Amino acid sequence: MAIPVARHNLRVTELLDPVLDWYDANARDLPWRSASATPWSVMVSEFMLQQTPVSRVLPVHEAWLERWPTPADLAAEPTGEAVRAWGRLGYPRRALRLHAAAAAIVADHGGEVPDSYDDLIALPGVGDYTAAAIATFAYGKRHVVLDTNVRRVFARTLSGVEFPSQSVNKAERELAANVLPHDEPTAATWSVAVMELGALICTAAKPSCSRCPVADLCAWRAAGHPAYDGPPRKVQTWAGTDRQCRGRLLAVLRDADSPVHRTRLDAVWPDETQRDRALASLLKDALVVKTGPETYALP
DNA sequence: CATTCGTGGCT
DNA sequence: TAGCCAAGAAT
Repeated sequence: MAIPVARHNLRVTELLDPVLDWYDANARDLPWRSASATPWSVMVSEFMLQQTPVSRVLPVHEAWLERWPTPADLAAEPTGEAVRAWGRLGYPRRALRLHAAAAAIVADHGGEVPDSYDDLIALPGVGDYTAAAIATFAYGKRHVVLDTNVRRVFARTLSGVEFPSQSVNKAERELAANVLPHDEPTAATWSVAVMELGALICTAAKPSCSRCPVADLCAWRAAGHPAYDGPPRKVQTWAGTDRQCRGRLLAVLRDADSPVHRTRLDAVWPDETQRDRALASLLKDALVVKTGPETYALP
């Protein structure tokens, strides 16, 4: 293990300057990266960006911060307003968790987004990635930030394979820790720069190696771009799933300004058994409330 | 460790 | 066209 680590350290020494220079010249001007962005703005962006492309997050993030400039502003409103404002970003439970996190921040942290990883990861909807990202991007702390982009860039440049394993393992985490620059500000810039490289150049489907600042250092490229040979990557189905049904039902309630009769929900999904199951799960998740014998609404 | 949980753009 | 993919978390 000592030899690979030493080799990786050597390689990141070579990667560091080209990646930082590339980021300096090519970084997107995103609102949560602006000098005036608050920790709350960063936190909102991280929730919205979980499994959701930047282009779709941008307008919702802007409206969200205008309406709720602080955690206290959001916490003061009903959870259903968060679900409504979430719009069609997908995974609406994230809206509930963001609301719950805002309430916890008001209750336990004086209304200020905490700056420590331990306090952050204790918040609803905040896992390892999001805690590290908020601590790093909002407060400039030094943490291993492992998202899908970073994992793919390291898999290719350092490990010489097209895609990382399905879940983060210990060796991968140690590798990322070993290539993290030592001082805080450089570590933070390194993390966002590697992430940006993965998002813009070292993409999953069609990497633009010709525009990559570290193409000549990339282990995967040096090996001749060997095809992925791991276990088949999961492809989630959509048509006909409970998730599609839940989405249809919730969209009806989101677009209504008053409680909706059951018959309007019946109209958007033909299969009664599945529809009932989906509605029950939405009620269980507290994304929907029953307001009368046959009426439903956002909470 | 494997599943579940939205949505829309792109190839 | 039918996948494939996008700054994951909770269970």
